[in-house]
Amino acid sequence: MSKIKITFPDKSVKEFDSGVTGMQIAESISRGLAKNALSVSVNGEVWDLSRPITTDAEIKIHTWESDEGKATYWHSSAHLMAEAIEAIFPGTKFGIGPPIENGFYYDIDMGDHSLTTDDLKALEERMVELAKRDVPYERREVSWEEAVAYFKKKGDPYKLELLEELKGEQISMYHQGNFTDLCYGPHIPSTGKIKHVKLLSIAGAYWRGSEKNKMLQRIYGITFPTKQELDEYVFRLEEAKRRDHRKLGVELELFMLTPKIGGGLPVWLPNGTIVRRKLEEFIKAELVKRGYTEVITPHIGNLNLYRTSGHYPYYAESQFAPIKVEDEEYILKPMNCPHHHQIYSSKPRSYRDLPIRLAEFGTVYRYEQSGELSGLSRVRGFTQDDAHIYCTHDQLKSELQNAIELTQLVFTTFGMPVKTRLSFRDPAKMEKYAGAPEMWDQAEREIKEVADAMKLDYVIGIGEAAFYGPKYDFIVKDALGRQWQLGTVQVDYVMPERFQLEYVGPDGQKHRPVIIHRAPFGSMERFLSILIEHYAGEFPLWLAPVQAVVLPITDAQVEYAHEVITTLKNSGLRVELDARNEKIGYKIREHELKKVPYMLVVGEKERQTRSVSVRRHKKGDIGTLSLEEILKKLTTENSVYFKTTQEA
RNA sequence: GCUAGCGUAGCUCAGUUGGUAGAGCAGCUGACUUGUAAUCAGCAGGUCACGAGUUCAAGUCUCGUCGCUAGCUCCA
Repeated sequence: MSKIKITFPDKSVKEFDSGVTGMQIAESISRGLAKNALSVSVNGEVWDLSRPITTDAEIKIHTWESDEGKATYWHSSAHLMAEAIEAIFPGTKFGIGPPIENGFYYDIDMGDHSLTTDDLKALEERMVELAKRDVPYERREVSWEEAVAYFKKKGDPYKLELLEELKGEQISMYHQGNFTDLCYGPHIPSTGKIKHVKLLSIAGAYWRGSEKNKMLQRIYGITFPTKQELDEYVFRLEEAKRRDHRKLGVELELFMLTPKIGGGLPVWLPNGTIVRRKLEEFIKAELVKRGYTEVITPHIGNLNLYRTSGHYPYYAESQFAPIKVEDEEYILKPMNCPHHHQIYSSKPRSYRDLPIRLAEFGTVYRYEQSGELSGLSRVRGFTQDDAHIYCTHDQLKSELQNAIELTQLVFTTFGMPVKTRLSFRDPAKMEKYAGAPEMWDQAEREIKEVADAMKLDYVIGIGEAAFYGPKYDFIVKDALGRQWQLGTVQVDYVMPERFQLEYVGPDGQKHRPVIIHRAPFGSMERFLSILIEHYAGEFPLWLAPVQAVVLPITDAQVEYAHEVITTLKNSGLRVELDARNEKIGYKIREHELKKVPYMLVVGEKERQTRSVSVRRHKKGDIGTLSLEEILKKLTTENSVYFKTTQEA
């Protein structure tokens, strides 16, 4: 028997007989590992533990602790759920059932039956029963014809459709208990490893992701090896709901949404307006440092502007309908770009003027599909912290770098975990994009060179580009784990052409500038939605709508309380008085719930010694400070941008 | 836009097999002048999302509309 060399993650090498399986290797290391092993990476590909390895290979054994292990576990759970569905609802047609970041789903077609939460309960119970049989997941490689024959006989049209695209390829089928599926794998050794099951929700999902296709029912679920992990997961879900910005927005009176004004048209309440203005101040100070100039443009514009840019009529369905007046048509601006381009082209520009950086907190309106609206995350009227940088080609890279650095500053200031993406075009769908392919090659190459020179850690998103150019996007998760694009930096060679933008170069000739579109926050609304959830409503002092509230014990201290407030307000602090005729405990409870950072209790002692008893939100009583001391403490804390207030 | 679920007081919720609305908190009034997370009492508050239908009778059943939520699709 021939020998093969197996290389482990620590680079150690061990010889095994050819045909050794991942499970046998795990057993050779320890019984514990063999017991916990779920799958194995063989030269970077994740395999079943039972699959023979016949060549030299680098391997890594995956347990529940690794992402690959969890993915395998959840993939197998999806198959187990499918088996339960087939047992309870015979005749169900199956689509696809992959693992996802947290759990798995399966898309199914049940004809006329709509699943209910009671069905989910029954399925959960059946899954647990089926898991207890502890039957193996078995891989079988079959011919294409054999697979087609199987699903024809079973009557699974979706599987047959998938098979159409796999013609001529090696087909693998997986089988456990009474269920067989078309599947690349891999799977865990046996069903017994699946102990705790929670089926989370039922949703509709278009077959193969196209709205032209039939909508199937999708069941989302998650499974765990221990009860404790399931409980922790359920607890985290509840935590997430507590942080939801839509809930906190109401509780803290930050913003409101009402169908009476219109879906997706948020209204900023006094508290929320303070937070938003503070963010604006923060970024405006940075813009001044970085050589931007601020402009203001109207909320509507002549439709012809958007014909020039190419947004109309191609994006007509995502714009509010034009407003007709006399012989002209106007639309609510869906972006600020064309307005800024008019400023650029309002007079001749020299290369000596460039770069020109025009910034505006520009409010735009887009007719998003009704089903897409969500709190502040996806709205129909929102304000971008927009700017357009008009520069020469020579200046492009350094300007890109500056814009990316500014955006990075935003996320580090707030300590937000962020992922970045280079968003490129989809070469298979060039009809979606403006500009020649060579131009795209150049723009994508240039933005990538900048990202690489800055040693940025990014993924590449094919098909995620704007229609006029590639982007570098900053993506953040909300409390419920959904991803949202916030900051963006975009290269644009198309609009300068379309708007005939030019500058006179040192050679006396006219040249086209390049445009960088960039928005560090992205939009104020979406950024605030994430920020509220990031802080769970407990803003750092510089952002808190009310920074401190003064609480007199009795009416006898109200006059002194006013004195304290005047002193603090004169230093620009946002302080309020709570002189209501209530016990101190009642007031404290209320302001704790409102997440006010500081409570300053003034009783007779404090009045006589001209001091305040200081209570910090979530920390409790932190002692007595003189009026001078508390003023210094608060102004100092107010003057720094905290990376995070995530304190114990 | 699509699929499913939900819609009772400002908020959180209760409302049995259909018998024409209830609690806590918030609000208002009064008493109490209070020392670090809820003082007591009283009052007021609802076209049960909206519109049809079934029924002697609908918050409860049926249909439609609107809105919200989740997911899908979309996202310049």
